[in-house]
Amino acid sequence: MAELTLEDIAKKVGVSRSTVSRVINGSLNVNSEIRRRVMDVIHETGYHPNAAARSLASQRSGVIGLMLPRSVSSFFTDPFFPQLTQGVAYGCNKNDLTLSLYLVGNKEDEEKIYPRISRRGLLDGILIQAGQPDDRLIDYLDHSRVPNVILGRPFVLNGANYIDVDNIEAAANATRHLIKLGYERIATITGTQNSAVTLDRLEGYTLAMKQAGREIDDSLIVEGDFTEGGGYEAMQRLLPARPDAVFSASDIMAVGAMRAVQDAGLEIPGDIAFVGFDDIPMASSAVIKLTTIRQPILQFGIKAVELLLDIITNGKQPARRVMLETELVIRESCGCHKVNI
Amino acid sequence: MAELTLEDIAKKVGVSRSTVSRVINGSLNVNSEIRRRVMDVIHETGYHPNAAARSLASQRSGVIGLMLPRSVSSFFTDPFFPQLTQGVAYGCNKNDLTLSLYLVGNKEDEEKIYPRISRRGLLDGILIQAGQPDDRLIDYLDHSRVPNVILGRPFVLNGANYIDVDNIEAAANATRHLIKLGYERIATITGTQNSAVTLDRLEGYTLAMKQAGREIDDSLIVEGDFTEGGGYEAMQRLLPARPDAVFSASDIMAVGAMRAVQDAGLEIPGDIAFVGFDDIPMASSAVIKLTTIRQPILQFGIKAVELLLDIITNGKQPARRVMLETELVIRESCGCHKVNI
DNA sequence: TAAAGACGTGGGAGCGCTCTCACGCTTTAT
DNA sequence: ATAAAGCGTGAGAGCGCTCCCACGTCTTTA
Repeated sequence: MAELTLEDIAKKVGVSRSTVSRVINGSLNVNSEIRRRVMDVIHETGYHPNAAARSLASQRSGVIGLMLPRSVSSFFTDPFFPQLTQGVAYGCNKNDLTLSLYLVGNKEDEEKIYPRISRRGLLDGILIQAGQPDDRLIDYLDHSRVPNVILGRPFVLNGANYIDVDNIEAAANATRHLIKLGYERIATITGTQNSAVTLDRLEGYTLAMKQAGREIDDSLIVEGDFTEGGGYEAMQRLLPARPDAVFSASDIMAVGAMRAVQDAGLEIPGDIAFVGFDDIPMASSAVIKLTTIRQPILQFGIKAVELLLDIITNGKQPARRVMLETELVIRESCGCHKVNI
Repeated sequence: MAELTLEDIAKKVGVSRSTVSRVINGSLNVNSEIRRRVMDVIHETGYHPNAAARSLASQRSGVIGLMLPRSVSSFFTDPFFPQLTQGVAYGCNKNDLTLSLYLVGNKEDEEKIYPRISRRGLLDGILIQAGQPDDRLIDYLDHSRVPNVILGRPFVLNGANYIDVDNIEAAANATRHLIKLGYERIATITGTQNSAVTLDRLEGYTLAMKQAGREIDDSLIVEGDFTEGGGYEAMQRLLPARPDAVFSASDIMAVGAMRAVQDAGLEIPGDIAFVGFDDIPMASSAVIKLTTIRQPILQFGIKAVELLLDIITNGKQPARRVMLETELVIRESCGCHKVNI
C-alpha cells in the first residue's frame, strides 16, 4: 500500500480534502456526523498526516531545539544536564512539541550545526544553554531570526530572552546558613572561571560574607570546573588555608571535595562542613548527605519551553526574563546539629 | 526582508532554480564558474534551504529519532543513558543528521508520542532503547514502516534489527576474573528482573560459575534495579549470605552496594571484592576505584546511527545484528593485588 | 418579504523544494 | 561525414498539506 494522503481519506468518506483537514485540526465548523465518519476512517486506516507537508504549508513544524554548546562538555559527568534535558522533554510532551537535541562535540560539529539550526522549516524555535562569554552562538542566533530562549543568564543581554534561577540570592542564602552556624573560615569552590553562573554564585558568597561583616580572604576562594575531579583538586588546594566550611558551586564538585577531605583524614562536618548547589540525586544518597540549594531543574525545563512557545506565538518583544526560586535543603554535611542540639 | 527562496538566489545569479539546487546538493554537472557565483550569492545572502520543502519533495528529512521508553526511568540517575545519548548525537553530527529525542515520562506521554513517530515526513528512522518484554512500542513500530534499530537485544526478535554488546560473554568474563582471584562465595546483583540485559548478564555469571565447577547458590543472587539506592538495598539483603565477592550488573548499583558494605563496617576489597559493569566516569573516580566491564558506550551510539542509516538506504532486509566487544578494566575493587603481589 | 448574517462545505492557489525529462551544444566513436 | 554519447542547463510537474475565498443552505433581523 502506498502512503495515504488527506485526499485518500476524503475520497473514502465522500467529502473534500478541506473537511478532513478541518477534522484533523479540530476546527469547529464541521457537522458532527461527518466528523465522526472521518475519525472512523482515520483510525481504521491508521492515517497520519505528513509532517513535512504540514510544516511547509503552515510555516510551523511543531519542533523545537535544545542546544548544548561545546563548552558544556560535562553533559554526562554532571547529572544537571540530563535532568534539564528531561525537563525540556516533558515540557515538549505537554505542549505537543517534538524535541531536537543538538549536542556540540567539537569545533567541526559546531560548523555543521549552525546551518542546521538556521534552516527554516525545521525548527519553530530553540533553547540554548548559556555558555562562555566568547560563545558565538548567541550572537549568531540574534542575526538569524529563530525565536530563542537562553537557559541561564547570558553574558551580554542586549534584548535576549532568558530564564534563570536567582543564583546570587541562592548562593548568598547558602553562605548565610554557614555563617549562622558559626563557622569562622568559610571557603567557596567556584565553577569554571568565565561563566555567568560561576560569577553569580561567587557574588552571592561575597555578598553574604560582606553583609555579615566578614573579610573576603582570597585564599578561601578556589576555582573548580563543575566536575567531581575538579572538586577534588580544588579542595586539595584549599586545605592549606584551613577552612572550617565550604560552599561549593555544584553538588558534583562538593562530592569530589568531600572525598578529598576524607582522604586527608578529616571529618565531615566535624572538621569541615559543606553546602552544595543543585540537589542532584546523589546529594541525598551520598555517604554524607549533602546540604544543598535545590534548583527546580525539571520546572526550569518546562518553564523554558513555555516561554519559548510564548515567544514563537507573540514575538520576541518585549524581552522576557523569568527567574526561578531556589530552596535550601538541610541534610547532614552542614553540621546543623552543632547548634540545634 | 522576506525569507529567501531558491528562486530568489537563481534570479540574483541569473540562472535557473534547478542549477542552484544542483550546486546546493553537490551535483557534479555544474559549470565551475557558475557554481562559484552561486556559492558567493548564497554566502552573501545567508540563504538556507527550507527543510520542510526539501523533506516534502525528497521524501527524506535528515532527522532520526532516539526513543527512551517509559521503563527507562533512570535517564538521569544512571549516567549510562546520557552517555548513550551523547554517542548517538555524535553519530548524527558525523552523518549530517538531526537528532530528535523522545523521552517518555508517563502513559499519557506515550499515547502522544506514538503518532508523532509514525507521522511520515518528520523522521527518516528511529533508534529505540530495548525495554521490558511487554513493551508495546516495538510491535507498534513493526507495523508502521519506520526504519528502526533496537538498542540492546529485544525480547522478541522476529526480524528486528538491533545492536548490542555481548553481555553474556562480558558477564562471564567478569565472573571468571573473580573466580581466578580465588574468591569462594561470589555473588551477583542483577538488574531489573524482566529485561534482556539482566537476563544476559545473569546468564554470563551462571555460565562462568558452572564452567568452573561451582554450584549456583540462589542466596548469592539478588535483584537490584539499576539505581544506586537499589544497589544499596540489594547488598543489605545479600550480606547475611556472607559473600566474599560481588559481580554487580551495573556500576551505579556497585557504588550503592559498596556503600552498604562500608556502612556495615566491612572493607573493600579485603572483606568483599567488587566488579561492576559499564565503566561510567564515577567508576574511576569513586573512593574505591571500581574494577568493571567497559562498554564502548559512545561507539555504541555512533554504530547504531550508522546501522540505522544503512537500513534507511538499503531496506531492513536482511535483519542485521551488530555485537560490540567489551573489555575488563582492572582497578582496585577486585583486590587483584591479593594474588599479584 | 427581502436583505443580512451564520454555518458547513468544496476548490484553487501556493508553501519551496527535488526530480525527471527535454533541449542544445560539444566531444567521441564508427 | 554522421551517428551516438556526454555535458550543462531550464522548465514542468508534483510532494501533501493549509489557508482563503466562494458558494449554497438555513436562520435571524428590519
